[in-house]
Amino acid sequence: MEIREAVQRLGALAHETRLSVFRLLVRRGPLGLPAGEIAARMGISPPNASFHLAELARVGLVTAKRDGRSVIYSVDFAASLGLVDYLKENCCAEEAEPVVPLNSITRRKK
Amino acid sequence: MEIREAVQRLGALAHETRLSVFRLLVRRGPLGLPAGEIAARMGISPPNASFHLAELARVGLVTAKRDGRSVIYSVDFAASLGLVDYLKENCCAEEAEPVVPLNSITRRKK
DNA sequence: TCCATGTTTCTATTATTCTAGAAACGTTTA
DNA sequence: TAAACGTTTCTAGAATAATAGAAACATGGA
Repeated sequence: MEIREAVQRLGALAHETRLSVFRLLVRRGPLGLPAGEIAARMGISPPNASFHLAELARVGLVTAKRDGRSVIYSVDFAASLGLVDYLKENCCAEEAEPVVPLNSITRRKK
Repeated sequence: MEIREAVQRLGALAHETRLSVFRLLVRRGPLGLPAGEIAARMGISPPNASFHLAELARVGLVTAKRDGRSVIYSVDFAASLGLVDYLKENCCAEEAEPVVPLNSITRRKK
C-alpha cells in the first residue's frame, strides 16, 4: 500500500463516529447494513451518516450496493487487512534496518 | 485501548508528514533522532517538524527526551503495537459475533 | 402516475488543522 | 556572561473538515 492511501484510510478511521460505524460493519460482516439503520444505531441524522459513509467508501474501506430503496454498506475486508498490514510492517518493526548516515544531512562539526 | 485513544492515534498518523516521520523513527529504533535532524531529513522547517512531533508525542506514539541542546524523539513501540492490535481486533475480525436485533431500532412494517 | 420511503446532495456555518515566519527559550561553549 | 545552536512557542492566515437542515433524487407500491 502506498503512503497516500494509508494516510487517507487512517484519516477515515480517525473520527469517532466513522470508527464506530466501521466497527459496527465489521461485526456485521459480509451482510452489511442499510444506511438508514446505521444512522439509527449511531444516533445520527441520515445526512450525517451518509456523509461519513461516503468518506469510508471513498477511501475504499467499505463498499455500497443498492438493494431496492436501501443502500447496503459493508466492510471491504481485504482493504482493511491491507491497512493493518501496512501499519504492522511500517510502524512496529523495531528491529528493521538502521537509519544510516546521520551526518550526511546535518553536518555538525564533529 | 479505548476508542478515543485509537481515534487520536489514528489521526496523528493520518498526515503524510507525520506518518513519514513516524516511519523514520520506527526504522531508527530505540536510539531515536534529534528534532533538527528529523526536520532536515524530511525537508521541512524546524517549527513545522516540532509541530508534528508534538502531535505524535501528545497522543503517545513517540516520546521526547532532552540531550544537551537536542531533543531526541523515539517511537513508543508498546503504544504503536497497541494501536495495531486495536485495529486487528476491531476492524478485521470478520467472523465475530453478529449484530443482533435488526428490527428493534428501525421498526419496519414486516 | 402519485405517494411514501430511503438516501444523498446542497448550502451555509462553525470549528479545526496546517503552514510560515518571527520571536522566545534552554543549553553549551568561549 | 555573551554568543551560538537547537528547539519550541506564538501569531496570523489559509485550507480543510464537520454539522445541521432543506432540498433533491431514486425506488417501490398503490
